[in-house]
Formats: sequence, C-alpha cells, structure tokens
Amino acid sequence: MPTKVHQRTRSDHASEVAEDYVEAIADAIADRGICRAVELVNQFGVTHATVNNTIKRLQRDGLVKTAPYQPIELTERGKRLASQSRRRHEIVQAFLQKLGVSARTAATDSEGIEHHVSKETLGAMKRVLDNGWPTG
Amino acid sequence: MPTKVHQRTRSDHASEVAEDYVEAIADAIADRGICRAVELVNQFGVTHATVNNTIKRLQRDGLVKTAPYQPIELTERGKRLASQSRRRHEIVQAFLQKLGVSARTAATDSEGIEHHVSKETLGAMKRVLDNGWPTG
DNA sequence: CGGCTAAGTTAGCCGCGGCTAAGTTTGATT
DNA sequence: AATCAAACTTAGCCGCGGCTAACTTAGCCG
Ligand SMILES: [Mn+2]
Ligand SMILES: [Mn+2]
Ligand SMILES: [Mn+2]
Ligand SMILES: [Mn+2]
Repeated sequence: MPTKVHQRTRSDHASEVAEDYVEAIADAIADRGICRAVELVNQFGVTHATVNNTIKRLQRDGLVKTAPYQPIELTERGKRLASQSRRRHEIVQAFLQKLGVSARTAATDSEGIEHHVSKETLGAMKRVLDNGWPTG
Repeated sequence: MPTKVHQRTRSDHASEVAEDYVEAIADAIADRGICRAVELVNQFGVTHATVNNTIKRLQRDGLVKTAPYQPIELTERGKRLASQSRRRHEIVQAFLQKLGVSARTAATDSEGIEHHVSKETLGAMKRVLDNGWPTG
C-alpha cells in the first residue's frame, strides 16, 4: 500500500491553503477586530488578485463570508477550522523549538510541516511538550 | 519577515514532485536494475498520462533521461538529488518512529513532512537518532 | 508469422494558485 | 464638494499536476 501514502500527501496539500487563510483571518480579527484583504496580501506575499481568487474559493467552500469592498469574515466552519489549525501549528512549532531548533527555523519549517502531521504524530509531540522526552 | 515563511513553503512544494520521483526511480533501479513508467504509476497512484507529463518536466529540468518506450534513467544531477532526498526521508521517518509513532503513520506523515525539513531541523533529528534525546 | 496484451503515447480537458494590467470603489483630506 | 491614494475588482494569462479517451508500440506466445 505505498500508493496511498502519496495520496494522503496530495490531500493534505488540497486543504493547506484553506487552513493557512482561515488561521490568518482569525488572527487578524483577533488582533484588529477586522480582516481586510490587504492584510492577507502582506501575510502571504502574493498579489491582491490572488487573494481575491482564493477568498472566492473559500467562500464557495463555506469557510468565509464576504461582499465586494467589505471585510472578510469567517463562517462557523471557518472558525472551527481556524482554531484547529492554529492549535496544531502551535504544537508543531513549539515541538521543533523544544528539539533545539531556533525560533526562526521553527517558524519557517512548521508552516509547511503542520499540514502533514496526523493526529497520532500530533499526540506524540504534545506528549513531549507536556511530559518531556520519551524514555529509551 | 512572516511573508517569506509562506514563500519557503511554496518553494518546497515546487521541488516536491521531483524529489519523490527521482527517489522512486533510484529505488526501482536499485531493486530491479531498471525503472519503467508503470512502476511509477503504481507507486504514486496516478495515471500513465500523468507519469508521462511529469517525466517530461523532469527531463526538461535535467534530472532524468529517457526515450519513447525506453526505461527511465537518472542524470548525475538526478542521482544526487535522489540520494539526498532518500537520506532526508529516512531520517525524518526514523525520527518519528523514535518519537513513538507507529511505523505506518511514520511512513505516511514523513512522505509530506520531509519536503519541509530544513538542514537545521534535519540536524536536530539526526542528533536525536545518534545521541538520544536532548537534556532538559 | 500473426495476434494479443501490456506498456506507452498523445490530445484535450480541468481546477488550483500564481501573475500583470487596467479599471472601480471608498474614504480621508483639503 | 472635489481630489487623491489606497484598497479592491476584473479580465486574461500561465504552469503544474491531475484526468479520460483513443491510439501506437513492443514483445511474447501460439
Ligand atoms: Mn498555519
Ligand atoms: Mn501552513
Ligand atoms: Mn515525499
Ligand atoms: Mn507540503
């Protein structure tokens, strides 16, 4: 069954942009009360046109709600996905730092790694953060 | 600053398919002396047409060499990329298992994670495999 | 040799996630 | 109220990595 391995990776990538966007939108709303597209432009280093297209897909998929020239809001589903993604991201990043990796590298690497971490692996990382390194 | 984070992830993804393919081609050649497209079809769970397109891109990029109806070979660059990718993949997979993750999950998760692991993080994982868990 | 099957090729299509260029809306400043 | 800059939208383009359908080649076996 090595076939399924790569299919899982492809499926991870299909939800990756959505996870990063809802997380960023939730952060902006938490920080400034509102999320405007220009913040996502800066956050992700892409153009306004790209943000627009992406937001349209997210709206189609029921994760965000917006209207022309209006701020971007999260649906309930979007909020749930954002908080799950945020929690997973934080655990991965903290784990890498606990491993001895610099904060800067942990921030960079965790941004990609987070999307490929299964429940089981996340649990193992969390356990280390809570209880220290495994014995043996 | 945070902008570049996502650009790194996007750049990781741009080389991901190439890394997985040259690794698979090198494995096939090591195991059976030859790599035929059909092996990649099975390995990755995609169609023959997709493998064909991908191999054309890899050839364009100087990683593989082939001709119609002939086996697929690696260039020197392809061989170097394959062995680097293989080493990194093995370290990530072994590290996850050492963390207590099952072999099956380690195989699945490492297939995506490997492409986002920087030199620094790889070094930290290797250190654990060689010298055990960090102190503290 | 002829046929059949597996392997490979080609054409044409799709959605995603990027981009540029050009135009529109908004809201603050004067 | 008019102006202007920033924010936003839209149209049109691209390459990647998927797919199906139809065809071709290679090679084995009767
Ligand atoms: Mn994230
Ligand atoms: Mn991410
Ligand atoms: Mn991989
Ligand atoms: Mn990835």
